[in-house]
Amino acid sequence: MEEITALLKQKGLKVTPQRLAILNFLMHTNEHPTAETIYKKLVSDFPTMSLATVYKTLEVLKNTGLVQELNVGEGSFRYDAKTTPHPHIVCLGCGKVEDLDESIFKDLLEEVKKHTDYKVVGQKLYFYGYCPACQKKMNN
Amino acid sequence: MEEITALLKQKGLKVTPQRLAILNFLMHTNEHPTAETIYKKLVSDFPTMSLATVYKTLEVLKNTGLVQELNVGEGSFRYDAKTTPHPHIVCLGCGKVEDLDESIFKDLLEEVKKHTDYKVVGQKLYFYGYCPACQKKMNN
DNA sequence: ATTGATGCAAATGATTTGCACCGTG
DNA sequence: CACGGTGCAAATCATTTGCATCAAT
Repeated sequence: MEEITALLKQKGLKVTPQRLAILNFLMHTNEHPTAETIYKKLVSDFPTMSLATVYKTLEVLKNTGLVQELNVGEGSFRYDAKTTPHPHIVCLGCGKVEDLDESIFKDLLEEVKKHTDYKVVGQKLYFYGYCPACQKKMNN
Repeated sequence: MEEITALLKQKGLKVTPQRLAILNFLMHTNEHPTAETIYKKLVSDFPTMSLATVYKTLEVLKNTGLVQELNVGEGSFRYDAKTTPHPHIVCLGCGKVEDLDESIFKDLLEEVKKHTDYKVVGQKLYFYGYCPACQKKMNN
């Protein structure tokens, strides 16, 4: 938990139990949770925590670059503590969201820069498909 | 307007003035409008049209594959009558959304398929940057 | 002691839904 | 004529905000 405390201080943020819990949770999961999901996971340990705090905290963490916000096309946002830009893949069967390796798209970025007169500063790459488990289910 | 009528019939949809207007508008714009924007553009010509109808119509058009839904990370969806999968680029200055040529990413798709055990069936690629006009504004 | 963070409840905003009426096929 | 489409208003759901209280620096 010390590294997380350090991260927050480094960004000039006050260190509170809620922030520690939220950032810690995000850094140790790969499920790309929504605010709601994070809240549900943490209320048991922090019974007074409110959903509003989760949203406010995520806003702050996003603005300081400690987490990134994903929008996979659902009604709500998901959050990811892996902040280097990397593509995601969404399972259309079970809805889970996984990471793809960043190396996959580094060439693409060059290509895009060559073909546009925009000054490109970011990107979001989402792929959709069926994970191995869901493929298996469909074949039965 | 006949081609649009034909498109709707071909999908087994009833042809109504509202549907014609919405699909026609989407097919002749490149601004990737939201439901709200579409509504505002059309109320003057169709004073009785309701926003709910726009949403319901977009739902139907999406399900029949006549339009695609974009989620650029704003609070709302945008719609695009160009239904072949292609990347989009969003201007962070003025918020406009433009198309990038599909050819840019065909290699990427192969790459992704090679590196994942998902059965890939779709993708959404968004780039973010500043359009030439906004770059100029920033330099002044 | 200050200043920013929390938590509740109320507000907002996009989208959806129920239902009576209307127009297309 | 039947059935799906429309339009209104009310409902829903994610997210945001106001504000009084509380805790970290």
